[in-house]
Amino acid sequence: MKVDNIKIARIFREIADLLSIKGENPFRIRAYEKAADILEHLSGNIEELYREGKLKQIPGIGKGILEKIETIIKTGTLPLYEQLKSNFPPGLIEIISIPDVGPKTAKLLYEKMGIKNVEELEDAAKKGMLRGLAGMGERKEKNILRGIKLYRMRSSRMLLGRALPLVNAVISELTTKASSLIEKISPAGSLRRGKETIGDIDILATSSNPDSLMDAFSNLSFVEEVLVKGETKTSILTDQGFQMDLRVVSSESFGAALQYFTGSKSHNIKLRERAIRRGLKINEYGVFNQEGEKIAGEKEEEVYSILNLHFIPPELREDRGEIEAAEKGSLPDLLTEKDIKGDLHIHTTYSDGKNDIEEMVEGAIAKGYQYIAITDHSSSLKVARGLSIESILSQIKKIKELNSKLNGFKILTGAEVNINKDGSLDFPEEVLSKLDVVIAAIHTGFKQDEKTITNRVIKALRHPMVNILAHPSGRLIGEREPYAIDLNEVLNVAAEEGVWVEINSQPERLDLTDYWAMEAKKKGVKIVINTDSHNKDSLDFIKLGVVTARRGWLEKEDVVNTLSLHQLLKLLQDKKSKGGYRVRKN
DNA sequence: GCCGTTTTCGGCCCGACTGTTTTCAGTCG
Repeated sequence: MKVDNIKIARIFREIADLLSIKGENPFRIRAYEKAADILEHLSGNIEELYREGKLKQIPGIGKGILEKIETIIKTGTLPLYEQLKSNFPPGLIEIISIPDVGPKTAKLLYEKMGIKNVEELEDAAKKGMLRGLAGMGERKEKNILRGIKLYRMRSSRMLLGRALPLVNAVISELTTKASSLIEKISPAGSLRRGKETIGDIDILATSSNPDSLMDAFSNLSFVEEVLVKGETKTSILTDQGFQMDLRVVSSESFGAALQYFTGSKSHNIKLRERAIRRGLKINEYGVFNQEGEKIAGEKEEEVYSILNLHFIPPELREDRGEIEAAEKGSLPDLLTEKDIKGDLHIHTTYSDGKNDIEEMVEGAIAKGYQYIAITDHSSSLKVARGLSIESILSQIKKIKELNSKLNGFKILTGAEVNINKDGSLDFPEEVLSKLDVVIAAIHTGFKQDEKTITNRVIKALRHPMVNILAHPSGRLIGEREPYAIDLNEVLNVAAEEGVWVEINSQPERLDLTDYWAMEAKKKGVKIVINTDSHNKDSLDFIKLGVVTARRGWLEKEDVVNTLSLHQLLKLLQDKKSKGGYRVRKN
């Protein structure tokens, strides 16, 4: 039986919650939370890593956690977990996820009033039955009711692609209405690290008049409710139900604060531990020596250099080995959006796109690209108005005409060919052979079992004319789970066959994920970052794909659409001649 | 529960805000 990494992570997280309600040693709790974090982000299968003895090499997994993982793998459960669950009702875990209600309160409510779940808590708070408890008053009751309301309406995490324009709009409104109060302003938090989804939006500003700036922020047009307001921190709830925090420090602390509020938490903890070993202290105001003198803080770079570390780009700050790499000087030279020379996955009005070829070309030229590939859907995909063979042949002709009028820019012909349920491709070879770029992708049969889907995709990868595998997991963040596919196997075959694997830049896809992009790189698979645009504006989604690639530690050399048109055409030609040979051989 | 450039024991990141306090505990990020 295959034990799921996520399942074990969940057990550890529940253990952490239950131990916190029990009032256990906070550091023991942190150890379980840390273990859960590690397992959630582990790209290999936990059982294999355990058998190979690789788990105990991971910092944060010691003797105790390793034994517990072993027990779960062997028995499917864990005595400590079962015992904790028998001590506390399951609803308490839900109660501590209410804002302003933590483990101490949950324990108090349970032991003094027998409150076991959110509904009972709401009832008791409404009836004013909590104010008699130690440390509880009317305000606290009100806050708990507000917390329950927030907890219920709390939207799931926001897509990065939605958070970015939102934060830009906020910063723009704030700088317009309070320009004299702001010196510097920057997004921070997981948004700045480029995570695929964002919980709360964090903004950092410097000001010589923080009070007035906080007032201005609290009165912005989209503010529904002010949750917290102080000298350095104000939290508001937007009318869309998202939380936004503004932090304000003085300009000589801007760098330290930006580092501090960008996180991640575990990255920062590790950095501060390193500072302690060197007799230093880091907080959001600066870096301080043993005498308490501030020795750095205006610039973010200083915080790293003073710890003898190379500067770590925000996208890497997840405590996945970046601090060790920064120490050794072996950080990757991450690719940037400027390195992208073209987009190889684009739809037009021929299938389900909203703009025609000419308009997409305009958009691409405006972005400074050298090339795009037009890759409309193949014939069987009727929901996306897939092209008949006649239409694609006429599209190829049309593209040839357009190319003859273009100077210094090339439109590549192509198709996003559906991988049929049996792994065959949805266009015949005589059509595929006429195309510059063939993308293979799954759009149907999502419910097949892992072996079937994996073999189906592998069969397509083995096809000599396939250049790119698009959106390999098929996930839609928050809407659809990835289909059952063994990406390890798929990437192995992609490496063998020289098929490029896509990072699809659509906000709800970002597929491959950062972790799988990193795995692909390790296996020697080349990545292509595409937008899968169905309209001109979507070409800008490329930045989301680039951020995802950066989070996967990718460099320019790892990504094929950083190549010049000339270099790219040569690679495509190489594959074609190899493929042609193999076709003849069969 | 983890871990070691003073350590295998005794530490473990750091500070803001709130409410109920009259000096602090709880929660959060």
